[in-house]
Amino acid sequence: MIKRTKGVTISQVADAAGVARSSVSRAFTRPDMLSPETVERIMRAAETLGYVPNHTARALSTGRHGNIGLIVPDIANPFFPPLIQAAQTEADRSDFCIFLGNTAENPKQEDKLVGRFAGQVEGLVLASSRLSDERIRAHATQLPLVLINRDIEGIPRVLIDSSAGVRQAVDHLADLGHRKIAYVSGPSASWSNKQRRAAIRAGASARGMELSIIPTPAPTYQAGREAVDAVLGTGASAVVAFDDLTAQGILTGLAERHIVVPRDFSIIGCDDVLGAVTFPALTSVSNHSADVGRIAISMLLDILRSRNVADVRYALDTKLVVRDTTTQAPSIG
Amino acid sequence: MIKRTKGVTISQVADAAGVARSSVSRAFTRPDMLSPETVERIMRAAETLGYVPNHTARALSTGRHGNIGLIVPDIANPFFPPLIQAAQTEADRSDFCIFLGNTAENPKQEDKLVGRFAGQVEGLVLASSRLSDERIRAHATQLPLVLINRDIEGIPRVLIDSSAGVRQAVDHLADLGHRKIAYVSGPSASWSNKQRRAAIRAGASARGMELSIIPTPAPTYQAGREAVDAVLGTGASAVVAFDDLTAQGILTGLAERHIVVPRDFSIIGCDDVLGAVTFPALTSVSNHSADVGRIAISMLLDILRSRNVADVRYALDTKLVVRDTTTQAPSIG
DNA sequence: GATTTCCATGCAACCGGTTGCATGTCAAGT
DNA sequence: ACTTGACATGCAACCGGTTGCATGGAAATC
Repeated sequence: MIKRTKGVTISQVADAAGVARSSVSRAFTRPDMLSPETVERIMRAAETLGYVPNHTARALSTGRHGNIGLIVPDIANPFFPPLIQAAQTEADRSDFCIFLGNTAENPKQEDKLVGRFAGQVEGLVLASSRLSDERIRAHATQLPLVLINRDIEGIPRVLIDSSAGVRQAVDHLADLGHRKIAYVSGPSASWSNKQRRAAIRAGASARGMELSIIPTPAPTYQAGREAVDAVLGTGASAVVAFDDLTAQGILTGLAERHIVVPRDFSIIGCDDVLGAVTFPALTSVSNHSADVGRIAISMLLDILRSRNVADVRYALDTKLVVRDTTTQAPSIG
Repeated sequence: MIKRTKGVTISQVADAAGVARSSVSRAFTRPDMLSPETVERIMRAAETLGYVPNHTARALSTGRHGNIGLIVPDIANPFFPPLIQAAQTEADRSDFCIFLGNTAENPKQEDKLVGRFAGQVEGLVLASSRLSDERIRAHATQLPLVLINRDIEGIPRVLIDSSAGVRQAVDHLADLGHRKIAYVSGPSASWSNKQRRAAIRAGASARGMELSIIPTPAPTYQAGREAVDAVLGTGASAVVAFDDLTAQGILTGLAERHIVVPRDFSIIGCDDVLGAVTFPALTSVSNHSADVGRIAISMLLDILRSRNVADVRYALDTKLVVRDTTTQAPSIG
């Protein structure tokens, strides 16, 4: 059985060191204001008593808790972990701590989480938010906000601009002789999905290809697997998926039907988070999920430091990474 | 440009409603102490002013912040997301909020994170901690702690007991005629790894099989892929991997060498988190990662409510889930 | 040696709530 | 009519820090 030690307060340290509470406080926050000997004495006393500054009390009087919140729709989606890692590392450099929230793709939960975090963080990063523009704007009046993959004017945001990469994907397929392709789409509330769909539409029409759009309920492996029949029904010889997870599902669905990739069918993912994990290795549109996390945090920290919100829109470019799931269209193979 | 509204305090509401600050406080926390009309009036005032209780201030005076921390070694490992989800859901039921920390398998980072969280959460769940027993014990004196997959006496813990499942896996392979098998192991600091290794050793020796142990630096896809040569070098016809991620890597490594699973080689994972995602679908030892998350949180909440720490050791059973990556040994096929 | 300057430290108010106790009011009890 | 009690509300201390201002002594200046 382990017994808990109750908190040592600044007063106890002050008594032990024979100084005022304010001096103890200063020893920790502005030691330059005190004589070295005093600091030394206070520190020694603090050490022996096992004093640790109370974060909550400090936050109350300074208004700064040194925390920032990061809210994502689905931790399980491989797009997010690298983003989260990078965010954490970046925050760390400035001694900020990340509080992570997971909304399970549920706007209600997201709203609740934002409210809950609002009181304990200095700022918030919303990644791929599924909230309405109005709700996001409302939250932005409460505390500094940075958005990832969501384009709302007036709110600082960092976006992965898939247009270029998706366009390359379409061109790649066109060059390989594919005439009919399909796009297995993502969540309708997703900015990325709208953007990718638009890019693929434009590309297909520019190259004179026939394009079918297959909807899915959510960007998951299962959804991809279940979309395969619909995809095959379109007569397409190649497919672009909203993300790698969906693409992976499609890969399995095809294998289950004994359709060999890439010989019989070509497939391209987006986000390039699983490229090296699938077999065959997935051709995919790169993203910079780690960069995005890092940049969003650094943007938020800048805002916190300067205390004013510029209307920044930071867009990252993408490109196609060709691996082993694309090859010439079967008909001309 | 969005402008921020600054906080409305309890005093402002009190003035507006013509009552004392304490009454406002009670209107929110113990409305039964006040007359319904007063509560009504206060609420109306609070509403129009847009008052929101300050979480930090409340936490300071009550000592309760309604947060609990959850620290995991690697969010990217598919074992954790379901656990995290379940933990979040369970915490939610009691109106607690989860702060998630990721240590990137780094004990230093874990130590730092614990210290950082300690001040802002009422209790902490450490999942698959890579810290030493001593460090964990030290932290346990600071705040209520619950461990997942770490067996330290005196600290409440919930464990996935893989012994039974791993034993079934070994028996399964033995029944299929495999005589030489390999175990691709996990992190040396991992309790789960020690436990699985012991179970497989016992099983192999009981069934008179030859067993080789292949070490890996971390439980990742890449590590699995790179372990393949070593595995093949042992002459084994089947392998059990520390976890599904590693198994997935091995699966790819084998495919790259044109070894067909399960015809030429059988493979079993652990944790059963990727079973349905790989192709062929992976035979794996089940776990209850969601249950574990839920139970750990509920245990912690009990401790917080009762204010005393019982020495609970909660072990969950496992079993083998047979899918498509295991079949009879080639020699007797 | 007297005056000014500076530096180290203490005092006390403050951050925004919560809560034990005191007070005042009104109705019930005798 | 007088006590008793229940109930609604206010007062003020407290949670554990931070910080502007005051103070006192030593060093620097003339």
